[in-house]
Amino acid sequence: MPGAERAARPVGWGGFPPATGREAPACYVPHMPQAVNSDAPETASGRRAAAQRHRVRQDLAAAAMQLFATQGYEATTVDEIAAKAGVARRTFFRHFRSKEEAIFPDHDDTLVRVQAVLDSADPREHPLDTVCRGITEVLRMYAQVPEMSVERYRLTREVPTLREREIASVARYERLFTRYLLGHFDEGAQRDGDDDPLLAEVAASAVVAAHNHVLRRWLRAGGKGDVEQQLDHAFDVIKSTFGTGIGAGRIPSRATSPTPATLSRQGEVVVAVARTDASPAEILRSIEEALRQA
Amino acid sequence: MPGAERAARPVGWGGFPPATGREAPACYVPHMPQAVNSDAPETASGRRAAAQRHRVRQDLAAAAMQLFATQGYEATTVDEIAAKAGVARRTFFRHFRSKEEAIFPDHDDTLVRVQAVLDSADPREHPLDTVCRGITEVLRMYAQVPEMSVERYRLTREVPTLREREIASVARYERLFTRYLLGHFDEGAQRDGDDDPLLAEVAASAVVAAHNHVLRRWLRAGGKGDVEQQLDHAFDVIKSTFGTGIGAGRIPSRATSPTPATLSRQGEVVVAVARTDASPAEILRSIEEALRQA
DNA sequence: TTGTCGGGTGGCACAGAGTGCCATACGGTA
DNA sequence: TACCGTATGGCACTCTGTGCCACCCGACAA
Repeated sequence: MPGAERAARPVGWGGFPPATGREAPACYVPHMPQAVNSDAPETASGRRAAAQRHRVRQDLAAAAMQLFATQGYEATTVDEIAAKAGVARRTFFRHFRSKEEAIFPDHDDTLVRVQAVLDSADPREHPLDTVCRGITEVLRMYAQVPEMSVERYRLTREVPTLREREIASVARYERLFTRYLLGHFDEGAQRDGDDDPLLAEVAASAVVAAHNHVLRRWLRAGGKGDVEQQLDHAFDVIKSTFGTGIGAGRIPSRATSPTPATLSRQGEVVVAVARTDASPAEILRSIEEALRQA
Repeated sequence: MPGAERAARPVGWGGFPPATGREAPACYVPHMPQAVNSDAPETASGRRAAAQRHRVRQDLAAAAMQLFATQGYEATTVDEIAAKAGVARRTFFRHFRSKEEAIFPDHDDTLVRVQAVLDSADPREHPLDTVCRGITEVLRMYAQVPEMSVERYRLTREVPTLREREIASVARYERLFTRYLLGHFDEGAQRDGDDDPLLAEVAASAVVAAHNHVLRRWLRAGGKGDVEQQLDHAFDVIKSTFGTGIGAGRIPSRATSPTPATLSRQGEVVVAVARTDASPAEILRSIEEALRQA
């Protein structure tokens, strides 16, 4: 049984596997933000062991990054990475599932954080806005270490293996979002539910595509500027351009202004009245809102 | 002139590499549908050699598929595949870049066909419709061999490696579409060009997401029914739901009905009047249209 | 102090993917 | 018959990833 080493971890995040291609090694534990594993009483020794473990992982990731940047990805062997970090080759594979993963050490943690964002969302928030907050969490992961992100971007552009790996990672977020939207679209909508799964998938992919675009532009620019703001702007653009069907929540910029449009239905016609100081996007949004309630 | 570099194409589709993760072996040649490699005078012997080559490739793919289906992907070695196909292990890697690729033998050819669809598109066709025709080409690849597609789907669901590979393959189509849209959005639009790259990327991802959704639903249903029609319906849905900003070409179903809403701007307010027999989506669309012209 | 228990580590061995290299076979051509 | 280009077979080799076992070390109890 190949899972012998794996058998330990009783219930750790049974929901979605942290796997990104292979099974996780037994001792592999994504650095859970608040997920104290219940059976671990968080003793002083346990805490120190975790810190030590985290330190080794960081060292390995740093060594890998440095070697990849100087020698190139293919030309760097796991032995070299381990040697540079001062551990044995076998230890490397106890911290990372593969050589590729050493360059994306944060996706697993981020996936957990994004899931937490979705789980703890205010039920009154529009699901699409929740998802936007979720992908923003991903963006922050990159934005927190601009230099490393830029260097990693350079690598992913020239090493197909790494590019595919990152594409797969992002696809994991997208699946999270699709599932979330699928489970939150039914409430309070008279849409014909037959197309809801389609819309959920398309919407999730649109949000992720916006993130990808903003992120790549930021990375190409060398990691300068406020990405998060740029992402918000991208959300506004896609909402106002073809975001009338869904995404009526959180009005972006002029959130404090009163409802810019009202609606009345009389006989054969529907009449909508809107203030001209509101943007076309806002007018559309609130007309849609009114139509939805009608 | 975006078509300049594209018009050339004297040699083998220099635009995009057929690579899907590694470099292609020297002798690897995707089976170009009409791309006669100019220097190959298409002799009788050459034709027979190509046919022979294609035959070996088919045999290998069939053997791989069968072994994967019975033994599982991980448990099957390349040696076994080669043995079953009656060739040497080394020959396998002359036909496929990797073990995974043996299960997706058609993506490279399809990528070429999709590119051909884009290149030969009527310039008067809306770019989004062109892209929709492009992704339809991909769908056809699956639809032409339903049983195999269904079986492959089963495998990709349970083998993470294969799932990631397929995700990466689809991402290649998406990049094609993004580039195409980016090069065809400027013409005849008064959109602020700053957001065009964003919209191109989001639109491409939406089209691909629709394809993915329809395809998976069809696969889950066992490969029964007219997928292509379902895909067209999905296009209609996303166009009518939030497809007002772009994709104004070929209006889907009720294209013949008169404008369902009119708009007048008077002093401080905008008044929109719409027929109640029109769907909310249609009302929104035409209001937006009117707002855009105002 | 001693025993022992558990988690992290080092080192070894092994299977398998993917590649370089060279010899060989086959078909077409001079 | 000799030559040539191409596909193949086979060998050797590197590297990734995993199973297995011995070892170390801090914690805890007798």
